[in-house]
Amino acid sequence: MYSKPADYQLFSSKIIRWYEANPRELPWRGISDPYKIWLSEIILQQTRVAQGLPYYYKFVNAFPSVKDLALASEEEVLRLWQGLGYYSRARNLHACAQYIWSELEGEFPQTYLELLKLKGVGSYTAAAISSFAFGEVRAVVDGNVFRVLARYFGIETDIGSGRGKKEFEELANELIPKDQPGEFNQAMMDFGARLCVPKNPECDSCPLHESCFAYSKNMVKDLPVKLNKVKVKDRHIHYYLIRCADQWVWKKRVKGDIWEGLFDFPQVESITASASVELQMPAIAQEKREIPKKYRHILSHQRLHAVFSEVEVPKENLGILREWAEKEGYQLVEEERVEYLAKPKLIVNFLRDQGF
DNA sequence: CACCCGTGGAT
DNA sequence: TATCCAAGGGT
Repeated sequence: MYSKPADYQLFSSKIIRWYEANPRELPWRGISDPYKIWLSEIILQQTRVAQGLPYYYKFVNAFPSVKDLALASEEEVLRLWQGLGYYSRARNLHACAQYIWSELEGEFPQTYLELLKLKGVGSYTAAAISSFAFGEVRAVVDGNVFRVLARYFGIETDIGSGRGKKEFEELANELIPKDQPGEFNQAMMDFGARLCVPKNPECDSCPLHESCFAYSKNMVKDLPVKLNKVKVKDRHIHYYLIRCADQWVWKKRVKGDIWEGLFDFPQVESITASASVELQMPAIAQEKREIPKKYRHILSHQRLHAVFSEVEVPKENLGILREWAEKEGYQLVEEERVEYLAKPKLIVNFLRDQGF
């Protein structure tokens, strides 16, 4: 189905030539600090460059070294990560920094196999760091590489399957030139991100189109093959913004659900939008009003439908409120500290709408 | 292997 | 509006 290995070198040199003629200036390129390269790679997981770039600057600024990151608190790291999504990346990042600082004497792991042991570092990220920072010959396989290889070599294996991942990794590791592995990896991703894009790729101006399987067979729009689609679940959440004097009731989200480690409000959930469930709390509220605006928030596997109610508790009931909050696992937070909590985008949007 | 984890931009 | 998917990884 695909070309003979004799063509491999031609493919690789053409890709690299294209890259050298079309370089993108990015702050994590042309450096060899494994810490900064690691940081950029974690930020860029499932994230576009344009979205991750400001976060990279924020993090490098706040934590210039692995030591700075290790000595920070998880709350601080999550707050800086706020809005970027996939928050386990931030928690793992922080845990790794502490591990490297305290267990490895601050020395960053230097090989693919050692890097793989880090939390949040899988085959892609280990290959990226080891090739960019240490010149190891290890091919990255991300969404771009899947697409470029599937099209050029005519591979129809499902890229979401284990077999597919193995097949593409083996091919990429055949293709990668031993004398410039980092260049090749950057080139493959840039090529996929800028020319061989998912929809309407620029095949006419592509320097490889003459030998591209998909182009010659008119199969560009059919490759790569990705089978299983994600099922999206609907959730209906009724949030309660409970305030008493300058204290707000917040809930730190726990393991086993979305947004672990982030803060939102006490809530009740129902199967349907119409089912009305009330939050159980002591009868100390002075006033409760439902905010008219309905929120829809889309996650990768869930569609959240949220409504908010504001509950005002008179100052004299602060003691009862505090006792109840502690019993329920909620936290009272002063209004001035609210902005420093790490919050999901839905909550940030809500607060913005409310003028906070 | 199936499913889970955010957010935003493009089509 | 619905769908895709982006420098993926964990369980």
